[in-house]
Amino acid sequence: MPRKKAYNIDEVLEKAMHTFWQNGYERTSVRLLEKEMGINQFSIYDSFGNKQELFIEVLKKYKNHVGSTFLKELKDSKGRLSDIRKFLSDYSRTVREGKQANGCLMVNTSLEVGHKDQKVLLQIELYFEFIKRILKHVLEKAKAIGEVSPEFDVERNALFLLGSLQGLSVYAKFQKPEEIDIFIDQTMTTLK
Amino acid sequence: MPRKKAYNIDEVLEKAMHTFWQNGYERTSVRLLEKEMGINQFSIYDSFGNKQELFIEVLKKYKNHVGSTFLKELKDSKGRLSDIRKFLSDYSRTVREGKQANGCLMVNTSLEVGHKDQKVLLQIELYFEFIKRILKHVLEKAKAIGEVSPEFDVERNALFLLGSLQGLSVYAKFQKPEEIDIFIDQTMTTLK
DNA sequence: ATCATTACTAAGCAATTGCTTAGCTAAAAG
DNA sequence: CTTTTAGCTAAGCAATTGCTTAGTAATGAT
Repeated sequence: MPRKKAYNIDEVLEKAMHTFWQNGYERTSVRLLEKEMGINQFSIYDSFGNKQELFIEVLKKYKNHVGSTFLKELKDSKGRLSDIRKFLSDYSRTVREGKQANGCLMVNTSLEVGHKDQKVLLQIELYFEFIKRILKHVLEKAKAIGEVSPEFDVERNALFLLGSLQGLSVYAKFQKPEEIDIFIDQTMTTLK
Repeated sequence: MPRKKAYNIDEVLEKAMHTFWQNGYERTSVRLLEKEMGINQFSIYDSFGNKQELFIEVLKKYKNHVGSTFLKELKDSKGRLSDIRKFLSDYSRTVREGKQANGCLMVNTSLEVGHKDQKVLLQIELYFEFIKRILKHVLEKAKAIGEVSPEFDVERNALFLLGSLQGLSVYAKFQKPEEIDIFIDQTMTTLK
């Protein structure tokens, strides 16, 4: 009976993700989304409700995106210190050299929108919790294979790495590559 | 000859600072500034040029503000590790409990506006450079009084602390107080 | 082929954005 | 007291915001 959509929901959502990533929530107008997603405003509202709801979907997609790329690589690693270092290094490179070199969408959003929108806040918390869980998982592995001492406190160090990651999301946008390496080196010295 | 201003430039600038701090650059409309600063739009444009130039002045004021409160306390300290810990602790408390509990204006701005505005970018870089200089100054002191080893690398550790501070600006907005303490503890273990 | 259902186009809505301007008011120099 | 200078008020500018709606086009079951 119905007419079929001329666009793929997931494809336009990905384009929306890059647009929000590039410009932030407030600076991304529906006109710009229309242009970047390649569909009419009506279609945006028809498929996603409104700008805020579209953004929530974008945040979910971003979590999947990060979770299926270098977070997955970290999770599937042996749990060596070099694996963790590589993760930090890859992450910082994305922050400064990503397709739009505009940091981490979640960290950006956490400061721009943050506590002003409960639905956005929930996605941010879910994301950080997700990362923390994977960090714990890898640190458990590291402990099991003897990369760190038997007294190593996984919970504390996972929290610390989460904070370091958030630091990198800001730091890597403004510091030189060699300074980023120093920060990562210094962070790694805490793991033993 | 002239009529004198009915407001104090520095006072309204401080009110503007809190307004931008609370809401971010984009979400702060000139109407809101008018209301919060307590003066007419004309006066804003007359005294500051435009919204962007006002914001630049606000960023300068913020730097002075931070520089004359706990950054000053840090700089004037003996350079003990406990002084540095106190600084990190005070800073994180401001981030989560400040008059508006909205993090660090500079870090917020660095992610919201960042590289999109050269004049803003300059202020951000000056601010981070300013903090790094004070961190180095204090770490030199710490080394001189034997709080850290003679081999201690001041430059590297100042860079690391700067990154940790930026991490705290995000981390402290979403984590519980006891988790913030863990992050600070862990950060402090790198200094020796 | 018809018809019900959904998708798309494009125009347009009120509200808000940053900024300006015309007219009035206050203060100090002459 | 007059005049000059600058500050203030309030209305209004075009442009942009998020969102809606009326009309048209395409699809597939009947």
